[in-house]
Amino acid sequence: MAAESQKTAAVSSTVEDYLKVVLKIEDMKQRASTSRVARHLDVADATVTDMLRKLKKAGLLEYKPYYGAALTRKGRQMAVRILRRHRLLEMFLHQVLGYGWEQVHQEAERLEHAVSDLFISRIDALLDFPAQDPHGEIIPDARGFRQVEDDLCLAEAEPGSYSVRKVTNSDPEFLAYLDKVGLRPATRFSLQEKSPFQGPLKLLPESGGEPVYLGLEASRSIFVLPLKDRPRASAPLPKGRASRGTVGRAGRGAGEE
Amino acid sequence: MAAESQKTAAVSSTVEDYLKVVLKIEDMKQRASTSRVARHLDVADATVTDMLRKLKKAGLLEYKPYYGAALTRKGRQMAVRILRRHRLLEMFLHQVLGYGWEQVHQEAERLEHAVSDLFISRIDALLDFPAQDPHGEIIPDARGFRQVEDDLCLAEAEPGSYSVRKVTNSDPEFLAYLDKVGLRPATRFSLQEKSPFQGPLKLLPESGGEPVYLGLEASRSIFVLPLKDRPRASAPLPKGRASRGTVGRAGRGAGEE
DNA sequence: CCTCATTTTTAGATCAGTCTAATAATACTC
DNA sequence: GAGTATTATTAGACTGATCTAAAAATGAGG
Repeated sequence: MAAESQKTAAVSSTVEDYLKVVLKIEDMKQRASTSRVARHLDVADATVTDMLRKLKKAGLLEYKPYYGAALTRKGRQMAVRILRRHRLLEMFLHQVLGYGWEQVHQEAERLEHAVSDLFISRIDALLDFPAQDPHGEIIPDARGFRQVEDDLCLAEAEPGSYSVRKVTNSDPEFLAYLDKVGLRPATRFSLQEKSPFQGPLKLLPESGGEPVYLGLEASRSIFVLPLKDRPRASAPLPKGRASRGTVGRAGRGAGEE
Repeated sequence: MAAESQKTAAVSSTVEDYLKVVLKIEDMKQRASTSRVARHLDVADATVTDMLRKLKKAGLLEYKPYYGAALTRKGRQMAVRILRRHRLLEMFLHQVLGYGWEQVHQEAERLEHAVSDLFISRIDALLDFPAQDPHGEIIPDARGFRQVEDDLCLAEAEPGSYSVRKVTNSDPEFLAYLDKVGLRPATRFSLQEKSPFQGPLKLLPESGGEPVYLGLEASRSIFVLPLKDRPRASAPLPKGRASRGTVGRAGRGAGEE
């Protein structure tokens, strides 16, 4: 049961959010400066300064004034725990409650602070221990291990064959758009050409249909896997079960509220 | 301020808790006095005084100093909404995630403030619109209607045959005990005798086995349904909508949001 | 190496929710 | 109906998270 928690002293959901953001920034290989953290959280810089000092005192991160913050082992552990919760919850909402992938983020954002470890381990089992969330993001395991991935960003990719690995943007509008044009994790497509001078990319989904023109900026949040140009191989799906399948019921049909 | 729009302005989870408690007290036909509310919430009386004034100003309840509070229509509506969420969540945790009935309360207590309306309507559908929660409490419908029940408290019952209707006590220890001795919603038993002077009650579960001796105090949180002494009839279960005709549920078809 | 724009920190306030201690209103008993 | 016990309110303070405005540090260009 509670093999999950290593008795990490409970923190407020605000603190959890700060840790999550610092982790995210570090994962992007950037310096977690006061202003960067502030932008991610949409709070004033001064607020972040205070909070970073407080988190430093709590031993969750290191903090050098006028420089920035870096998670300690303990802080990282807590941040990864939230990340795991978030992604498991997203998968749960998608698979069990039939949420669209553009809807899961917002709800998980609130639930990640409210559910118990028991809840998490139950949905983990119910979903059969999924490896990825609906956006293709890897779900850290219960011990906090995270698989490494060699991220190839579409924005940096050369023309060729690819499949979508993950989409790192939670804007519902954007995701709904990608969905509409048929770009989802595991979708195979070929990158036809990249227009110069920040121009759009031309993609051709393998399933046929219209070519998709994608702005360079948008392509920055799409990560891909080069295909070994062996046309009919199997692409990596978000773990075993089918991508949009539903475990329980509650389809997407009926109106909601 | 503008005539009450159907969209109940979002309130903090603290406010939700106060409303819930006032509703609970009113349901017990008691006066929602400052100290009573304070005891239920485990906060200081002074804190409640402040809050009641604030809630009065928000139009959620009426408040007479030195007397107590009473929900307004708007306040009751919000309180019932939380109650519905709470009980649906309990049912969900029990049925879908396999929580024991002694575990559901605590988790639902946190989730009720965090989940969206979409989440609620999805689990409602997933559970096939349950009428009662794992403790036998009636789940208000989406419009806020609550079935009335003629509560017969075991503490007031005469010897005879009964089935358990609901248990209004969320203490995990207590519930685990009831579970152990086989007293759950829908359990049929006969009340053999009541010892005088606040003495214990002697119950005999119909399924056979040892008689159960229950303290008078404990019996106050158990509500029962007298059986018409037709031994092999079917008892009302806390699942499905069987129990006593809910006012059918609003359309699954058209938009809920 | 000096100046100026940018970034960060400090200072001082606010808001929600809570507390304790002191005071005031009500209710109960004789 | 007076005095006491109970209950409720006021007063003042604290904590966590936030803000704005002002001051200070950093670093880039000349």
